[in-house]
Amino acid sequence: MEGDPSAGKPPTILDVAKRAGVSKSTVSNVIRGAPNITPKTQAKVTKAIEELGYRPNILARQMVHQRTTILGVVVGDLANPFYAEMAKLIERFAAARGYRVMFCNTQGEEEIEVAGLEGMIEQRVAGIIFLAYSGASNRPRTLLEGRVPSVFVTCSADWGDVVCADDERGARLATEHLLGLGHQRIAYCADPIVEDATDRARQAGYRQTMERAGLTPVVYHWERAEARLLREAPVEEVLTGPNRPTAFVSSNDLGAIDLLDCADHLEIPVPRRLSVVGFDNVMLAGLARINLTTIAQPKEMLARLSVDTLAGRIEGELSGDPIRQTVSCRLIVRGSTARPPK
Amino acid sequence: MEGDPSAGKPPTILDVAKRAGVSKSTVSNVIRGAPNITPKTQAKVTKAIEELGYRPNILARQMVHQRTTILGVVVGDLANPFYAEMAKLIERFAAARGYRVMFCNTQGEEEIEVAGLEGMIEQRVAGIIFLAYSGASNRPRTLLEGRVPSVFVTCSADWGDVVCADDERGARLATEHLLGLGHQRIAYCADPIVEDATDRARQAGYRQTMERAGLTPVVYHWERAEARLLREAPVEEVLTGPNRPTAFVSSNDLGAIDLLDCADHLEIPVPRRLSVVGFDNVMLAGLARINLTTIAQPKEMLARLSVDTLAGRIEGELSGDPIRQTVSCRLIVRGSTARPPK
DNA sequence: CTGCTCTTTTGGAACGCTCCAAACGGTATG
DNA sequence: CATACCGTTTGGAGCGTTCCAAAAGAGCAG
Repeated sequence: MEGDPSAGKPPTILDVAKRAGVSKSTVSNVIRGAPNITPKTQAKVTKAIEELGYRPNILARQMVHQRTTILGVVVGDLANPFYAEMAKLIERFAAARGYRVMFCNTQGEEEIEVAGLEGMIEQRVAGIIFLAYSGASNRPRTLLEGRVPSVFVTCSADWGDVVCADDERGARLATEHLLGLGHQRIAYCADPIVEDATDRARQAGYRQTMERAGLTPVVYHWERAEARLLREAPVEEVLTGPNRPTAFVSSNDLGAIDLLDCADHLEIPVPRRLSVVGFDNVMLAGLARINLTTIAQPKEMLARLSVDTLAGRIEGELSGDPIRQTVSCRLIVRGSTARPPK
Repeated sequence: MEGDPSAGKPPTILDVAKRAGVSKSTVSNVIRGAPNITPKTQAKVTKAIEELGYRPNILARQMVHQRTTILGVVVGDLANPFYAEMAKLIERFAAARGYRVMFCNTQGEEEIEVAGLEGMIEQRVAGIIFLAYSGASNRPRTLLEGRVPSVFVTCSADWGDVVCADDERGARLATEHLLGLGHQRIAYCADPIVEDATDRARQAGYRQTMERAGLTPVVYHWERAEARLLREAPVEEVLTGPNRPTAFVSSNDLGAIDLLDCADHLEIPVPRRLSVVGFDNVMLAGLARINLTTIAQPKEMLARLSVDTLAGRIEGELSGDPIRQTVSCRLIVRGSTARPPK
């Protein structure tokens, strides 16, 4: 038999139409909630859909629209708890609005970023959220601008909407906290894995504050390949040398925790001999054993705003020039900072 | 003009065909690497593709095949570093084989799991990797079996291929380590967020070992809603009561770290008064301040095997009955375990 | 009952690809 | 020189939707 619903293939819109005694267009109209449908027709169609267990074929719809309802998320390093927490929140908010989520973990490397973006474009994602953005070349921009709505959860972006914590101010708060405690030799330490726009904004906040205080900024970078190594000099030397910093502002908690670990291994007591401020307030920072002074960002709000903004662009509620939404971060003083040693 | 390549719309296979002076079928054959194509034709087509900057429309292809090249990944809790690390690895391996990855974070809740799976099926993912599997009902099974290839990174599965660490043996190693140190009152503590098949296997390993040693297993569960609370009794009571355990086997490192934190707050010295063994060997477990004795799983191998197995099923290289691949885990002794207090 | 307007329904043309059976063209064979 | 055969190319029929212009129907005034 032809129209047998249980005959292998899932029912199509035509099967529903036949069963309801209407045309496929009418079924389509009902599904999509088009206006001007008689309640009677509506009922007939709904009934047929129920009876057949019909589900619209999303792939066919995507083919017509040349667009999916998938959001691409570019993330720096999922092993960084901050990214992981954000990824989780974004996935949940997106799901609540009917979007699915596709990730690309860039490790801060531009090639991976570009390759990931190309894949996302090819898959016709509805929009992209940058949780990290290398900003290294303008490939991403030429690839996406005007084609795929993009939201940056990063202070600086070349184009697209921005939803971010005030990273610069955050770094200022961190630095001022240390200055207020009496530190002078305060260094900045950049993310172990991802150096991106966020990192740069925080670094700028640190630099400005130092310069305004008449002090010289000093910046270190973790060596990506080898853990526990700085690009500029061996970490041991940096932490124990004659002109060693008495305090560090780290670009994020993960780096700060690494720093604490190095100090522990070198038996440098924190905070008595060394103060450390992190950034992000990841769950672990609050543990008694870590007890890290840090700058907290409202993660849930960042996630919600970024999804809402992107959805707004996609659905056309939001149009016009890129908008910028900044949420403020705050200092959380814990036990990793104290007055400098005499 | 009609055939103008720079006129808005991206070129289709027809544009390429016209330019190369062949039929669209031939272009299709070249793209898909079909056999029996003259080098000359091949060259003409490739040239036209180059010149037009043509990229096949993946959505149209998906429409024909009724299948995407997206892998669904069901994850329990991205905030758990173990899941995050696995997610990251899987994303990388999948990308290397030309697959994209779509996540669903279940928090161990069956409704979210089922909803996520339905979304993935609707999106026609090519296959699904379960990093966590509730196993609560057989909805997932009826939804997926025989339709979508599935790989479980979990010892027990209702159907589909299995790639897992030997969780039961791991838990035995952990328990035996504590027994060997002289502990008798050893309790098990289940994951703060996700209770799933993995959790159950580990619990079983613990139970067996205890019973074989003539001891009574005791199992606690973290209260999901309220952090730092056990379902069975307030954590303070459990850790300080008269019959308190002298050691804990935790279903994973995240829970073990929570346990350490509770001990710290109650000023119970670890390992002198309390020993704790985790499971997973997440990055943080190795930090001097955490220094957690734990069971390590070869994460990279698990990730690689699961992607390879799934890809094998999808691409038809692998067929027949479900296969089971087990990798072994090993005990890493650090500073969170010692002989029990007298 | 006719003609007009407004609402509701409908058939058909996309969307861009894959797949298949049939057509084609060239070489070897009888 | 006709025939058979094999490797290569091709047109056309799908895949399951959406969207639009046009048809059909309903309601009302004249």
